[in-house]
Amino acid sequence: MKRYNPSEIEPKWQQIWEDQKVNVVVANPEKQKIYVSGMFPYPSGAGMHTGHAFSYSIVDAIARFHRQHGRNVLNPMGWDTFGLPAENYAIKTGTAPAVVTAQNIENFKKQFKRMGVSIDWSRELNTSDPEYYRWTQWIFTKLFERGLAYQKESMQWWCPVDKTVLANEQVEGGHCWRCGSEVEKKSMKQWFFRITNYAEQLLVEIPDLDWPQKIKTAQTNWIGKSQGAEIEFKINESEDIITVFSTRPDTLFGATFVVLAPEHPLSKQLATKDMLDAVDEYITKAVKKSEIERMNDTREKTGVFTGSYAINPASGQKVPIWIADYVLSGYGTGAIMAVPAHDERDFAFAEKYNLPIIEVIEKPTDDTEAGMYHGEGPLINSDRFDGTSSSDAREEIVAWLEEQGTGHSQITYKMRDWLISRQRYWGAPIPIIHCDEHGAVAVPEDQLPVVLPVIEDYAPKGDGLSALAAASDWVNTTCPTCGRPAKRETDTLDGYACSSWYLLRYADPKNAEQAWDPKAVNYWNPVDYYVGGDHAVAHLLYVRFWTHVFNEMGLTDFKEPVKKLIYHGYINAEDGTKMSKSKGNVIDPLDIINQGYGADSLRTYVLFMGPIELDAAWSSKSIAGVYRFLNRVWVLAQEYIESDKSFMGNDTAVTRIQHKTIRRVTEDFNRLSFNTAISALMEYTNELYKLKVDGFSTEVWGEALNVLMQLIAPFAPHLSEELNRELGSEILVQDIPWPIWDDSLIIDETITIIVQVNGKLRAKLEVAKDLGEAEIKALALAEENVQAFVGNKKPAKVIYVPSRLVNIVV
RNA sequence: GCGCGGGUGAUGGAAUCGGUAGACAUGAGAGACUUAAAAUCUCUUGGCCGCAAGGUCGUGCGGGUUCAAGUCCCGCCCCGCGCACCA
Repeated sequence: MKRYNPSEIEPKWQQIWEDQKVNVVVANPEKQKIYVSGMFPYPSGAGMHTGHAFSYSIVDAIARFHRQHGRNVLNPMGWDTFGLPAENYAIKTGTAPAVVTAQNIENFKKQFKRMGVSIDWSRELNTSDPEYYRWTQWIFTKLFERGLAYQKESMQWWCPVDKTVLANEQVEGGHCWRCGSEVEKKSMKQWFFRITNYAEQLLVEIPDLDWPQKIKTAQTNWIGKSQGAEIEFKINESEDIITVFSTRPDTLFGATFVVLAPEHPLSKQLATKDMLDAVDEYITKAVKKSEIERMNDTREKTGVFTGSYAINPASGQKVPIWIADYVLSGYGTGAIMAVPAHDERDFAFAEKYNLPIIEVIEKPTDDTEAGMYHGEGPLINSDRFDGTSSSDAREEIVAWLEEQGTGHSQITYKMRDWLISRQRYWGAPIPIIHCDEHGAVAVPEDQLPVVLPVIEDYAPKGDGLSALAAASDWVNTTCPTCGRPAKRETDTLDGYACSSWYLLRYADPKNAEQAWDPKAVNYWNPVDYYVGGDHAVAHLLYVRFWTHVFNEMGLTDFKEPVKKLIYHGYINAEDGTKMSKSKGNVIDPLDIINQGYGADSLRTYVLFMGPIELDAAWSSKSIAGVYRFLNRVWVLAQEYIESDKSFMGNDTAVTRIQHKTIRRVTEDFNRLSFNTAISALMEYTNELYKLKVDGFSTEVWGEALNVLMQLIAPFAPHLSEELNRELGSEILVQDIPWPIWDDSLIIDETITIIVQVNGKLRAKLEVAKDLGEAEIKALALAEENVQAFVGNKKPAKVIYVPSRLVNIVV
């Protein structure tokens, strides 16, 4: 008998698939399309890791499943190539990033092909290819035209090691997401995308997305919408006002002081003569104190009194104005009304500085805790609003303020604009030319792409400019508007810009006339299944943002780029900890394949480990078990092929388990429950092993095995293809329609009825499938073990669940 | 602190609609084959009592609803992830 040898059959079929271009697809409006993609990888020098193997096993299983259903399946691949590792390598070695990138891509591609993934390589794209980033730049100019890209001087996160600015999303707990070093704040002129204009529409679409709840929640929190009010406090003995933002205008009568952020424009000017020094000192210290400290602080409140007072517009009371760094300048108006009786932070501050505390909401009597109460209740000490419930008062007080012209309701979002400037070489140049007369001018479409020049030294000089600034030939150019000498922008685009539209480019990857043909994109997109385990907010929010803009521009007829998001877990090392080189516990998927397990075992194993959304620990024992399973499938087929197919056994049993399995695998697939689909295939195989001892009958067993090859193909395509051929099929598995089941063939002649007494299992009944209720109940009661519990008591009730169970209540 | 997940055998997990808890796999044990081992095949495998039939307990803890609860409700505990002085 031929032995199962993955290292022989897998490369063979990979070659055949490639030669026959079986995965190359063209748009065809007559055919139902399915677009499935993983989040494209950054091709690092280290090559493919288990995370890639996991992601693309999911992608490929889905792709093959739908192809077997006759659908037009787009499964593309590309490379997210801009980024710091290639640049840092270039700085160290002088090798151009493009050269290293090309090598890494080649390596990745080879590895992916060895996985047997069914990718349409004719659509391969690479974000650092000028033919690609030309259109990234074009999109930038379109956003610029629409006022959605703008430049602003601002304090920004700055990574002192990578010498670059970082977006909020790239700062993780005060550290750089790439190199882990502590970040600082630095004031620079930076480019932004005005994503905040889209806060509301990005938010309203979230509930309708077929995405995991945790991602939707993360995005909702990130956008951070709050309904509240802006309220004006007149500054005492002055015409000036301070506008504060509050989500609790109902507590206005309890506002006993006002707090400004240290960065607030009024902070300094409100300091009275005798407080000036103290205020100055506090502001300087607070601004210098890194935000990290402010975040990691023990939350000990600090602040300084300005010496000035404001008038509470509701109570008319004179309240002191303080400056404190617990108020953030970037949110709301950078100023708050402090209500210490009903806000924890204000309470702590008031306690520390002995500021007055006035309760304006009645605490429930069962709340015996001393101090601050932030719940709801009737108002007190609130003049005409006394007795009004706090929730009603929120609206009524704002309405009253509006009448007086001292306030209005206001919605605020936590989300900030997207910072896109990077002071690095290895990114798409921002297509802007700075002209003394015309300011920032977009590079016209016919002059795109602005190609990255090849330079000598890739290292940034630490002056806040990219290494491009030193390429004077490139920097010095002429203004597209007036033709006079002008300078190119030397910042490059955040890599997230490049990855915000690649899912559209896949639909029309070779288009040299436009970023994409809307016809192609409207056929293939949005993506039906998008698979990944990273970027809960950043990428997945930016992609949505750009697609909303494209929709507005008429470039797509949909707003949301991704229908179903599959967010899978991590594969950890065997000891349950994260894989890491330093711990030496890294599993290399290529090693697993080359050890002899093969790609099929690897792919089947990662999907069998557990539900895809869960983290899992690698188990070398378990993958051996999966290999054993595939081997059993192999042996079963070989034995049939070599047998004389005489038969003495139970054809009905074979057919029944076959149809049952088709149904289980299909239904499990539809809910993306791969681990149970694979276990159903294992049971099927185990069952056939038991049935084969009676011998093989040609027709029934041939079909049973063909079905097995069909069902196993999304997981173990090579094994499936090889055995399919050996079983006599002339065509490829993906061209054979997915088997369908017949419910009537699944039903057994007999069914098992569970018999309970008072809800406890006492007997099982094997009865004919069409036996009536009365007969079943009678049989149940007659059971010896049932009698032992019922005795001569009369059953109070007998519950019958058709074909399932009888419960006798005594 | 807030939000979102989750807690089931020795282990990964299954139980899709409230109806046999523990599928499948790993590990462990026994047997067959073998000079032997590996591989392969077969069987057993939640705890406790029992020769067995069977009983009894059992899905983080405490209550509840129901003929029936891993599943629904209330209150707690623990773990993971995300956000975190956002007024």
